[in-house]
Amino acid sequence: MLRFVSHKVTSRVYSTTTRSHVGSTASSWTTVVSALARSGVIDALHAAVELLNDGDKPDDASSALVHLLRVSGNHGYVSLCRQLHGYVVKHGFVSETRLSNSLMRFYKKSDSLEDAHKLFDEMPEPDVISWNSLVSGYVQSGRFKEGLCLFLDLHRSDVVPNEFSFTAVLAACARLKISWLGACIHSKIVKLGMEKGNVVVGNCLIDMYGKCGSMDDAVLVFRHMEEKDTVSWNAIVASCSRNRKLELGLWFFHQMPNPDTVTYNELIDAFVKSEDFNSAFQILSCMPNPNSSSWNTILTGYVNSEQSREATLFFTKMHSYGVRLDEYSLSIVLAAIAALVVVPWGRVIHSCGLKLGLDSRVVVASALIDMYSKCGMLKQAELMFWTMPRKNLIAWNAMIYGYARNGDSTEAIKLFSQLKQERFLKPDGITFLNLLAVCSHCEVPMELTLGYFEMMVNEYGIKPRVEHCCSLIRAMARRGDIWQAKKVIQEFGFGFDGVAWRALLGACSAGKDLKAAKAVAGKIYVYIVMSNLYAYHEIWREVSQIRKIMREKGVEKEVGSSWIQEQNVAIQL
DNA sequence: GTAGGGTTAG
Repeated sequence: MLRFVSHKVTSRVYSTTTRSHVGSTASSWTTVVSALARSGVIDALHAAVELLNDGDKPDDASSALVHLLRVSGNHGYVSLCRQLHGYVVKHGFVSETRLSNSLMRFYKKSDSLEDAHKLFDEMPEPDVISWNSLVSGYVQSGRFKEGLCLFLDLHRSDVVPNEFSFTAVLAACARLKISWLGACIHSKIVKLGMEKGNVVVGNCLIDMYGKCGSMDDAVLVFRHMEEKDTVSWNAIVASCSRNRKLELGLWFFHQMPNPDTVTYNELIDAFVKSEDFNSAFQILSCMPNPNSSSWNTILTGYVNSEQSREATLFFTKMHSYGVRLDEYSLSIVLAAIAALVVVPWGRVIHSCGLKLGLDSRVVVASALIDMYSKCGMLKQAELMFWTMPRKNLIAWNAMIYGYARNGDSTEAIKLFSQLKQERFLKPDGITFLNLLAVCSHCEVPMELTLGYFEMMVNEYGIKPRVEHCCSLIRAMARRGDIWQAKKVIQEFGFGFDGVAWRALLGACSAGKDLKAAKAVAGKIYVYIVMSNLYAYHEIWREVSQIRKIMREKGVEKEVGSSWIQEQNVAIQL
């Protein structure tokens, strides 16, 4: 027995007038389906549920059910959709690929990717659309590695990939900056002759190359495209500006036929990143349709350049100009407030979030956790965390960070163990950074600290970044193991990274170990700082000169490893 | 009227 309850009062009123109309003619599926396609959706759904309950099977069952699922899904009738799934199973329609695909669409849209995947696994014959749907589901929810792995599975299956298959996976390569795989996929696309005919594929390629730092390849793809749309232009402008070629980006921008809000927002972002706020303002005031993002980009710029006070002032300005505040506006300004440690302002934004109905959004809730814990209000942070309806990794990380920041290693470690029990979440590099940070600041046994580091590398396949090593170095140096810490730097190939040496030097000075500090500083520090400075100014000749001196003096040894090997580890193929 | 899958800003 299917039950359909439409909670909307307005639709009830509406249905009293039109129900009889549909009801009198809705004895057939044809009428219901055409009503679903046009208007009077609620009544059509009622009529359809009645028909199904009467045992009236539609002639073309899968078509009718696909329609039903699409409409009830779009209108947020989650319960009805789940019941329809039950109906599909009960009446043996699961082998209908189109029907299962549309069920997958519903689960994806209602953030139940796991259910979509389960359905996919149960399909006897998933087609290319089923595969694409799942791959894009993972990519769209930020689970890029899983998306990539699934794409590789598709490649090994009998199903032939099409244009749609490549777009989502290129987006994943872009976000993970795996240009070698992106380039492989590019050559596959060329081989299949899909490069020229499809604008979206071209757009994805431009974006992928741009995000992977290969601006020249992005330009090449752009120039060879037969047809270009606004997204193509936006992608090439962004590729240039992201790769420190703002001039070229602006040149493309001036050639562009119809710049839109995204284009202008890209430019604002580029100016803000080069801390040219005046140019950013100029664009904001001259652009045709500024939206929340346009303002948020400048707000983010202030926070990222550590101008938190300016950020809060700018936020006030947004408010007074009547800019629609969205979840990002709130989370960014909360970051600024957290840096300034002004609890009353944080509370104001919290109530602002409640009023706008944005407080349970993951970005806002995590920002609130972060703000409260940075202000030392751990109890408030905990309350936020445990009352969140859906907790993603960002929220967990924020809470672990909260404990870490307040020096509560016991709670941080306890929460980390709880995170490990979560079925659909996996700790990432940030989680371990927070965990290692708490280990380096508190009296956590060295064996445990090292255990976490090894767990990160071996169990979760996360490549240690220099920040992880810094925490490890600090933890070792706290115990006076300067030379072991030095070994860590060399072992992980951070010998050329000033940050690692600075961490060690800092640890030496904190431990008042003058002898060790002198040894570290005198031998290496100057070289590193100079090398980084030259690299920053792109004076590569000097960089290599310094590195040569370092090698000759036996100060450091360059660690060589295959780039492809590294990337393979990075995506856990 | 042919349903189910794709790209860009934070």
